[in-house]
Amino acid sequence: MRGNLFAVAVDLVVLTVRRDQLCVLLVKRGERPYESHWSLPGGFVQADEDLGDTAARELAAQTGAATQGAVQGHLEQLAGYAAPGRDPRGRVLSVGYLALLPDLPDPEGPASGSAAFLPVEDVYGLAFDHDRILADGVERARAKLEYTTLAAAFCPAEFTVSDLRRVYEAVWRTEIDPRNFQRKVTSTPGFLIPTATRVTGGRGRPPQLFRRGEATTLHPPMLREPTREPANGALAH
Amino acid sequence: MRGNLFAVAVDLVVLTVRRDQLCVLLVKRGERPYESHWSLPGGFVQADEDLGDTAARELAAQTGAATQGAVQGHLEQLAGYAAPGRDPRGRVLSVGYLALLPDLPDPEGPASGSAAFLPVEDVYGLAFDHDRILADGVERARAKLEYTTLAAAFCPAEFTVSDLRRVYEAVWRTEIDPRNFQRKVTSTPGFLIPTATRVTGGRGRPPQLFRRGEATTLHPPMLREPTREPANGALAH
DNA sequence: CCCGATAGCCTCACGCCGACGAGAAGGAGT
DNA sequence: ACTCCTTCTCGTCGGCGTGAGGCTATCGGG
Repeated sequence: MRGNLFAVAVDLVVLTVRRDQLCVLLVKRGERPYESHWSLPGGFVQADEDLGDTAARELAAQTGAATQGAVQGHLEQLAGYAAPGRDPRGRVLSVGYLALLPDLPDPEGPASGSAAFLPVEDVYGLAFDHDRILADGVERARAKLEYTTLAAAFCPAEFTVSDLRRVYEAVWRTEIDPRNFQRKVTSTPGFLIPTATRVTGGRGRPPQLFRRGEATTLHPPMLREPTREPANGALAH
Repeated sequence: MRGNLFAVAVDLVVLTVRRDQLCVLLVKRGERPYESHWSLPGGFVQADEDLGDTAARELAAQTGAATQGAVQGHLEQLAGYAAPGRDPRGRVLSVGYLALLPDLPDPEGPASGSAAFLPVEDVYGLAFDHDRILADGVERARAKLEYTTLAAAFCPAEFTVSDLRRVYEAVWRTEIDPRNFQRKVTSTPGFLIPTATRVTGGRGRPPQLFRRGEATTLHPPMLREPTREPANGALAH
């Protein structure tokens, strides 16, 4: 069996919507290289671990066991990154994972001040090639909101149509007409399940509360404006 | 730097449309394990190689340099596969790549009888977890035809609308109304560029020849019927 | 010379969506 | 109590895209 040997790590793009802003979980590195730089949380794949196991383990370690048993949340693989020189310590292949979580009630996890959710707008200069991994994760999330019901993964167990709309607006950085949005999501079978309760105490008419339905895909999709996004791969570039 | 060390390989899902059938390039393994089993072509990542470099190198080696300089064709990363025990020789992480090629004029490449394009329908029992990688590649290709102009990657430099329609029908295994399809693809700006020439010699009215345009995305997308496809990832499965 | 086959253009109906009006149902201020 | 503001929810209208299908153009073949 020829070929060089790699250390294999999993790096997480943990996204949430906090105060109407799309935020990503970052950790401040305490060791070299890139000491005291922000980076994506991650870790190495252990023996007898599959990539998804490592991602779930790291996610639980970073966000606390609170989100572990919850039905909400989403975790999927992004891509592999193995450019020579991406890690000065040697040959390291990182597999990016995308996690979508509802905003955690307790602001920070067990690791005290070294981890934070920061708005993705303000994030630049991450360690290694994490800027690229983050960009890929954000783009994946934006694209998936178009044709899946994954936006609900950003919401708590029960939420309103406005909560869901603000998720779309935060992730896409657009404004959506509340009336047309309500018609779309409530008329899609299996997207939202109404609950008996209503919200009280806020301004305006009390909204209906919903839970997530069984549907995973949106047919027809909810299309955002066609943005200039280049193809991600091509021969003879 | 903790963590186990992996050998890292790239496995190719090379798809083409031959005789109105979606076909995948397979090679017959000449060594253990899985000796004389069909498998996806692939190889290990060498020193100073990025994953895409390895994929392009293996693709050129398997299909011949004929397709190398051509503008047609498409190559993109699928996902990483690293389940413990997926390779009996030890810890191997495979990165799947998806390649879309026009049907090669010369049936087979340099490696004589050990490689063949087989209809994806008939393919079962590949070596390692290549059945899974192939399924992921086919599903990716099917999904991408919906919202990109990638179907043209299956066609030669100049092709007719019917050629393009037969690509969709072969990949999706559906029938498409030729008139509505023609309206859709010819009215999408930048999808097809008409050439001066026409085809002669066939039955019926001679069709217009087109080249690929600059457009990469299809807005709005061309939707196939909503098939029951489960979500590919979720917490607390 | 007619016929079948393919290419290409056109019309019609329906459904989805953007834009927008209007009523329902709460809280806050006077 | 009344008004005003806010938000939720339902309805209306028009445009656009698409499925269904008619019609003509232009080839090869019997």
